[in-house]
Amino acid sequence: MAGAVPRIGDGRVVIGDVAAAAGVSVTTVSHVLSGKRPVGAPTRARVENAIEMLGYQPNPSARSMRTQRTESVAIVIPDITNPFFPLLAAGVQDVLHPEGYLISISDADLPSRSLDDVLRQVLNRRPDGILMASYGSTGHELNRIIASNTHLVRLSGAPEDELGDIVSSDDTAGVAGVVGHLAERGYRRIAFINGEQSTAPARLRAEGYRRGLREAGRRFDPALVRAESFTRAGGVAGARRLLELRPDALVCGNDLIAVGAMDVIRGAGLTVPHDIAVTGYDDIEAAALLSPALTTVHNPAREIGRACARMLLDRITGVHTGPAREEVLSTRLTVRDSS
Amino acid sequence: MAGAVPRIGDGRVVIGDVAAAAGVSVTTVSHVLSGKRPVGAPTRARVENAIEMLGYQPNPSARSMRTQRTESVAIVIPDITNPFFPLLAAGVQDVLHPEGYLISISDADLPSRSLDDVLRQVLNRRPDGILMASYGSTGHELNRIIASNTHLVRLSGAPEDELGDIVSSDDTAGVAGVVGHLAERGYRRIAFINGEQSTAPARLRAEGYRRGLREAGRRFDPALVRAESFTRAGGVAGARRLLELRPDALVCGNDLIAVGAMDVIRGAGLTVPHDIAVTGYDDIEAAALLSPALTTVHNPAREIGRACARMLLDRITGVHTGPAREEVLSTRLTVRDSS
DNA sequence: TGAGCAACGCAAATCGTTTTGCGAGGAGTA
DNA sequence: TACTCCTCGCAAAACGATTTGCGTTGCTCA
Repeated sequence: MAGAVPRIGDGRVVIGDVAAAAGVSVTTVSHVLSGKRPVGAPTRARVENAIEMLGYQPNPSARSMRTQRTESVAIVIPDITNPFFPLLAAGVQDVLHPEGYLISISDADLPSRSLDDVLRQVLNRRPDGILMASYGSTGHELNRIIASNTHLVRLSGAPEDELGDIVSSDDTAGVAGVVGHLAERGYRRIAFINGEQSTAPARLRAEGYRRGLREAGRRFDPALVRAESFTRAGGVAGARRLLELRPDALVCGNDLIAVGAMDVIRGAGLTVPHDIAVTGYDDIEAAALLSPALTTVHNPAREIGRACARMLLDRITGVHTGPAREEVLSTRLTVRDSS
Repeated sequence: MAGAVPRIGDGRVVIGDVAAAAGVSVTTVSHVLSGKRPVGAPTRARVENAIEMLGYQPNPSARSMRTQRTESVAIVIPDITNPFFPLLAAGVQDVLHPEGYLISISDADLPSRSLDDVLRQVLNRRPDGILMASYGSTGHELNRIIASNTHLVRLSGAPEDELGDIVSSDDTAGVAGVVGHLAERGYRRIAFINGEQSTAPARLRAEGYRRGLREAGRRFDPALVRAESFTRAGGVAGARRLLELRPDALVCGNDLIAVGAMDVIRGAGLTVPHDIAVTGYDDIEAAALLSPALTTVHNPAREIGRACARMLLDRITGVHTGPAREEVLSTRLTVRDSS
């Protein structure tokens, strides 16, 4: 059936062409498409036939002009190079592509543009929803989001302010668990390299570090904590400083940091986990490939992406209209060889 | 200056509001924005002031309705989970975000949707350009692209057909180089695990494998070649079969395949590179983290992304209108511990 | 046979821009 | 003074859909 696809002119078929081909008015074609009003079976058949023949597809710009909806969502992430985020994006696609949504991804890490600039650019396209996984925001532009009719889901924030729904994994429990595990194995000086402390996950994970120590009956020493960035370079920087303090375990805010830390440890002639244990967070695919394989907290990135997408969809379609919701996915400690 | 951002009503400011605030007509506002006609300095100042005050941003749907351009490009990739592609996307962003383009990413690997479905969905949004990194296509839908006024850049295809510009790394030379390297080190039975043979990179790399053998004066044995898929699972499948043939080196079509192959080799109680050498292609970040670190061909993903974006931009803006161009980036053999 | 009622289709307004033909006013020149 | 140019701004027509108020038509039922 799909064999012959006649083209008209330069390939642009508009609703009027379909109407003409089917011998009806454009209204009728639109009604067939939307189902907003009943259309007689024979007529409907003629219209559908014409649509098929001409290969007609409604122009999204024209459509969203009337409807005020773009059927698109934007994902704002800090660093597309961090394997956690592509997986997150894949989860979003799982849910939203079948629904016909366009998904755009904006990397906010570009040093040339501020998060506000990125947000302005994103908002300008009037997406129906935004998934903000880039957290450092101070608000200003965030307020524009709620002022517009764009729905917002944040990854791992505080539900305090009325800034949309939240999906998070239980960061605090995750890191507390890893600290407990290290304490159990007898590590005494457990240090912590965190990511950007302005971000929600960093705050929650720092909280988890303290909680883990407390629960293990250990003293919290601020000198053993460093806030860098959620990158390999951040891990390098953090480990350089902390190694001087002779810790015997290094809890890292994410796997990338752990990789960087291991670079430094190896460079210093030490071995993991004999001289010093290292743990990560996220469980990116590379974690299992490292040598030694990384003990880390498994963060279900793709599931999180799906959850975010579903929440967004609920808002966009009006299935849920009430107050902000929060969904917390659970993490799982994955013990490998580095601890 | 940016402190006060007055909101009107529900936050939707249209060009007419700006015109009213500045005491001019909408035409004048448009001319200030586009610069298509001269506008007097004092008037222009009033308009710009009003735009700033109201926080006006032109509605992209309305705009593209007239201009027939969406200022967006789509990236179609086989698998966002393969770290090569996020890096590619980052390169595209490097070039296109500053220009104000919206970048959407569509993962074509979803088993639920055919490439044709994905392309239809992508084309429906009328992007100004498409970067196709998903190659298996048999044409049908590809032809729709050229029928529309959407520009196409393909990653690593054959320039034969008039299907847009091409950017590729020198796959053939890359693999030939790695084969030569192995031969030089004295490996005798060099096998090859490839990805989907319907794709352009797979064909080029297979060609490189043969050329490498030829240049080293070795015999080509079809039994030592397997075409699987460009994934870790593909590597597992390929290695399972090939190991029975007792090769002493395994050239893999990409790094993911190499990872899968090493899984199998380890499982068989063999060690790399002592019992068998393994090489990859792409040089994803994990390649250096593997144990043993992977000998691979460095593929400049981000650079490739930038090159694609520039080619697309040249077409979109009309800087280049001639026949299809091809840009080949060079690869570099990166010898580590696995060979 | 005529009133009443569905069922269905049409015309026209609308969404927010860009673009173009035209005219008003002022400056420069003969 | 009259003529020609500029410079600059306005009004109105697209772009391609959705939506709504009304008119037809044909049927049922009394």
